[in-house]
Parts: sequence; structure tokens; C-alpha cells
Amino acid sequence: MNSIDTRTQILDAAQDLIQRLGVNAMSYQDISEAVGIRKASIHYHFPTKDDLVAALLDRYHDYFLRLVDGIIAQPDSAEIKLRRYCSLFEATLSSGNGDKACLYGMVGAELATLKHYLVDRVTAFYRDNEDRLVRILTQGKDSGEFGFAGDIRAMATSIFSLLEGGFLVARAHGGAAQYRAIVEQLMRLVKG
Amino acid sequence: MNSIDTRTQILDAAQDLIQRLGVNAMSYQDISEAVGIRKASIHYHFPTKDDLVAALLDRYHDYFLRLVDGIIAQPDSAEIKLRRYCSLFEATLSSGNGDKACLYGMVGAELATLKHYLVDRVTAFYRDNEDRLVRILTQGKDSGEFGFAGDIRAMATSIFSLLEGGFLVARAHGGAAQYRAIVEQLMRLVKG
DNA sequence: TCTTCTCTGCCTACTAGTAGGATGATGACA
DNA sequence: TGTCATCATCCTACTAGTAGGCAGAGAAGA
Repeated sequence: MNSIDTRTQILDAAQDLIQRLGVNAMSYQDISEAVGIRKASIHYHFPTKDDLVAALLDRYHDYFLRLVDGIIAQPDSAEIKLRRYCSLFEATLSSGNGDKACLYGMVGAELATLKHYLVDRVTAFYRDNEDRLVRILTQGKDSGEFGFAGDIRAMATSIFSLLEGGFLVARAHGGAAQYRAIVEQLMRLVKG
Repeated sequence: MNSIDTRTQILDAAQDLIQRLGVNAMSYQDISEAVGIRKASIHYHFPTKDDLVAALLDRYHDYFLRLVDGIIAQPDSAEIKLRRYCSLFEATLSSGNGDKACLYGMVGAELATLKHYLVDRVTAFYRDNEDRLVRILTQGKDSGEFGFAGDIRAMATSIFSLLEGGFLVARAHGGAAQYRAIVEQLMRLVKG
């Protein structure tokens, strides 16, 4: 109904604001102006800010990992899967004016200001992503596409760190073009 | 004298708070309690919060790049230089309770909430670090220590992104041990 | 009527920042 | 040496603005 629409609008606006400004710089007043409803009405849907952030993290987690699992399920080469995975991040970077970061990257930076149950969600997201990368890398090793040195788990962790970091750095300096250059360099290194 | 001490104490406290909580979550009240002086006294040394952040970024930039240049100036192998460079980041991670991030990583995440002249400082720090990495990588390529594929500039950007990202990710999940694992993986990839 | 949703109007806590006074060290001068 | 003015530092006390959040009224559909 209309209520669901409003709820979604609130989530969309909040996500956009967090990806640009961060959790602490995002306020109910900002959302209020973006959506066009009163501040108190947001509290009806999300009683506290933590409730809102939790809902946002859950939604993004489900959305993102569904896309990743969709990529993995395809009968493609490991290289194509890894490229598609990287392009998921790039899509976010390009979706705004190049000033949007990964939601979990932003929240991760402000980790120490978050309630424990929100921190748990962040670590779960990181872990789940690394697990998916392990699967892609394993396929690539088995098929002989990837010949990188070192063990697969360390490589998966490194790739995820590289993408999250590349995201933040590119936003400050270089933009989407620099992010793409990092991905290309990653592909070369993975092939070994 | 005592005034310099106070000023330094304020900078130290502010840096610690920003590395844990971020710029926006850090308040003059927090610094006041950490240093043991009144809030208005901080305004005497740093009239606005932007003045304080600017001084902090300048101090960290000078401090960090002095260390980096010291590493580069030594007659060591490129591998040792790169390892030492990576350990500079790790020292920060280990200095607290594993909850401190790179100052510029935190500020970079909150980039959109900053005044333009602070943004310029962040991009300058990133650029200067990438330049130093280019030098180390060039030495390694010339000496035959490093055999990675792709061009040096892209590799330098990737390494810096990896370290900044690895920093943030490790803080949430894995800690210093995971950061070290990322560095080891990086060394393997660089050698090619 | 009951439920769902959004509103007005308010609260307390906290933010950065300001005005102006107290303290205390320094240095010039007689 | 004693006195006085200056200056840096830190203080108390305050401002305006904004944060998250709450109570309760009104609207509107089932």
C-alpha cells in the first residue's frame, strides 16, 4: 500500500544519504526533506535511527548477495564471474555523481559508533562476500584460469579489501575510471 | 611551553577520536573530557572544528610522509621497503585496541561532509602515497625483485586501495592478523 | 468503529561557537 | 628590587541551532 511505498521511500532516501555522508551525518530531518513527509512520520515506520539502519543493512545485504549468487549460479568462466562481481560495486559508484560509496564501506568506517547488533551485520556482510569470492576463486583455480600465488582465502580477503578500499579512494580521487583501472590490475594479478 | 603542550594534547585526543569514531562523531566535548580542559579553551587554540581538522591532516601528512621518505632513502631492497611501508599502517591498527583506522581513511569516508580545502588535503595525501609507492615499485621492477603484470601506476593505486580497505575491513573482522595476511598475499602478488 | 498513517507541536540533550572575566607569566621601567 | 602593563591561556556562562524522539490529534480507508 501507500505505507509500504513510504517505507521504501524512506529507506531509499536514507541509503542515498548514508552512501554520500555517512551514518552520523545523516539525519531524520534530511530524510524528511528528501521524501516530503514530516520528521515524526519517519519515527512511525522506524521508531529509532538504529531500527532504520538495521533495516537498511538487511535490505542491502539481501539485495547484494542475491545478485552475487545469481552471478555465481551462471555457467560462466570464473573470470567473467569475478568481473561481474567487481562491476556490482562499480554500478553503485556510477549511480550518483561519483560521490556514493558502498553502503557497508561507509558503515564499516563508522563501526565504533554503532550498536553491537549493527556491527554483527557488518561483519556478516564481509564474511558472506569473502565466502562468495572463495567460490569464484576456487572455480578459477580448478579450471586453470587463475594462477595466483598464495591460498584462496587470503586472496578472497584481499580482493574484498581492495574493492572496498578502491571504492573509497576512487571517490576522493580518480573516480570510476580509477576504479576500473584497479579492477583491470586485479584481473591481471589473479590470472598469475 | 604549556600552551604548546595543550595544543598537542588537543591534536592527539582529536586524532584518536577521529580514528575511532570519525570526524562527525567527534565533538569538542569529547576532546574536552579527554584532555581535561574546558570546551571554550579548545576554541582558543582552534577557533572552528575545520581549523582543528585541517591542522590534524597537515600534521599527519607531514609525519607519515616523513616516515615513508625515510624508508625509501634507505639502501634496502624494494621488498623490504614495501614491507616497511605496509607495517606503517599496521602500527596504527595495533596502537589502540584494534579499533583505530587510518586517519585519512576515516576522513576519506566522510569526504562529502567536508569543506573543499579539507577535501584537497585528502586527495593530496592519496596522491603523495601513490607517488611513493610508484618509486618503490619502480626500484623493484628494475632490480628484478618484482615481476607483477600491468603498469606500475595501476599497481601503486591498487596497493594503496588494498591497504586502506584492508585496514577498514580488518577493524570490523579479523583484526591485525587478517591485515598481516593481506600484506603477505600482496607480497606474493607483487613478486609475480 | 477500528486501524493505519501522517500530522502539529513539543521535549531534552547535545552541537559548535561567542563574550567576557580571572589567572599568571613576562618584560619594561623607575 | 618593586611596580605596572601586556599578553597568553583557560575559565564561567551563555547563545542559536539541530539532533533524536514522543504525545496526541486528525484524516482516511475497511
